[in-house]
Amino acid sequence: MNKRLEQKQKTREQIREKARIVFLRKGFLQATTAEIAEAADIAHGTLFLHFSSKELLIIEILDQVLEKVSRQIEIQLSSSLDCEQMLSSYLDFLEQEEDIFVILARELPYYSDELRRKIIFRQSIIRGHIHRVIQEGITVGKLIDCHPAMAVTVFFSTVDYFLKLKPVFVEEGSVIARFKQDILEIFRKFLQKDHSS
Amino acid sequence: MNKRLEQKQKTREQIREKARIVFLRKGFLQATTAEIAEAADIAHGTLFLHFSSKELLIIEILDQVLEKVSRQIEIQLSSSLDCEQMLSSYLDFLEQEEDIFVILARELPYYSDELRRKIIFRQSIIRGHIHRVIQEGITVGKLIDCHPAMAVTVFFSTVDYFLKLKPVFVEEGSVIARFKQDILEIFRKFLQKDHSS
DNA sequence: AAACTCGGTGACTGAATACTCACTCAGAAG
DNA sequence: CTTCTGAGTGAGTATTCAGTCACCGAGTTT
Repeated sequence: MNKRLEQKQKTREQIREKARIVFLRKGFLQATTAEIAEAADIAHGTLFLHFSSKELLIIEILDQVLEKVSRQIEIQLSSSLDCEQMLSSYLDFLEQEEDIFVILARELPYYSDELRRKIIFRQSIIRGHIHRVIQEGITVGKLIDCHPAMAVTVFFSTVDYFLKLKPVFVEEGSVIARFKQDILEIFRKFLQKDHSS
Repeated sequence: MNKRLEQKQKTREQIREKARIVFLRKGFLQATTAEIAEAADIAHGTLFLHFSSKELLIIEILDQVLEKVSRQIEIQLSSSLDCEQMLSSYLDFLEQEEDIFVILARELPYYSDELRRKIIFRQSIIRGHIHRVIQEGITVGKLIDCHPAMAVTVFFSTVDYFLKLKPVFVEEGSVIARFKQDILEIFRKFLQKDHSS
């Protein structure tokens, strides 16, 4: 009975799977629909039967990827207790998924409003965790009395900069791994109250 | 006498002038050679008699713009004595030339190696000034004992982030003007040794 | 088994866009 | 005045895309 429907869903899933791979390798803007269709072993036109535009395909895949990434990162961050440990966890996670974050750092300004909003919304959840821990640090007097939101922005900006210009900083391998200790050290010095050491 | 040569130079200058305007309005990557030709009131093909590729035209215009910008900023910075004053001057200057810096913040990862190197080289001169002042501040004990190069990177990253995502932060007007005080405040708190106030 | 349905096909379209080239004609040269 | 030169022209080429459509044929219904 459902041979047709089954095949249809299988095709759609195949597109999703291959699109994810192609998008993560070439970036959402650079990847072409023809390339994705070829990878999924379907005709170019078939792709548009399942996703009426490239934009919608990007939204679906990006949502899926962000969802997974956010969930994992939430788990890591919620088990971190102090600020430095949390920043360290966050950087570990970025390193693990560096390819996608490099793409986002570069392409974000060129996405449609909808896409940008989705990404920034996801990020704001992560920011919330770090914000909270900084606020606590300030309250108990361990961290300097600064505006936590701004401190978080500065941290994210720095990471973003290394991701965006990755090829300038490293020839190969992870740029986050390379600069993790430097980033952690400067923020430790920036944020911690005690400079007596 | 040389009416022909004169006209040729005039045309070349016209291309340069209009290209600068179009590039600064649409960005170097978005602007098209056809559009520039139309603005300069010449045939599309004529542009390629004067500049053998779009890349070369970009390099010439960008060099010209960066040259001017760097010179002005050098003047401003060399008259600044302390760190905060220098950062403030730098932000003032960015605000004044914000359009071009927004373009560079977004497009930098997509430029050819040559273009990127030119831009980063110019920036490194500016970084040098700030680096020097931070180093001095540390030596005399006014600033915390951090790695100055990393501090400079964090500062530039932050500014770059606001520029890159300008439309997220402000609907219209200057994003630097809007966040100048916040940026200066956080870096004051980050860098200054005395947190007693 | 005939008629119908609909997922899939891939050649095609049209819009951009960088770049080329055969040709023109104003102005220089003799 | 005649011939030559070369800056300028703009139609044309080549390429790259996202997106469309007339058609096919396997599977479903009658």
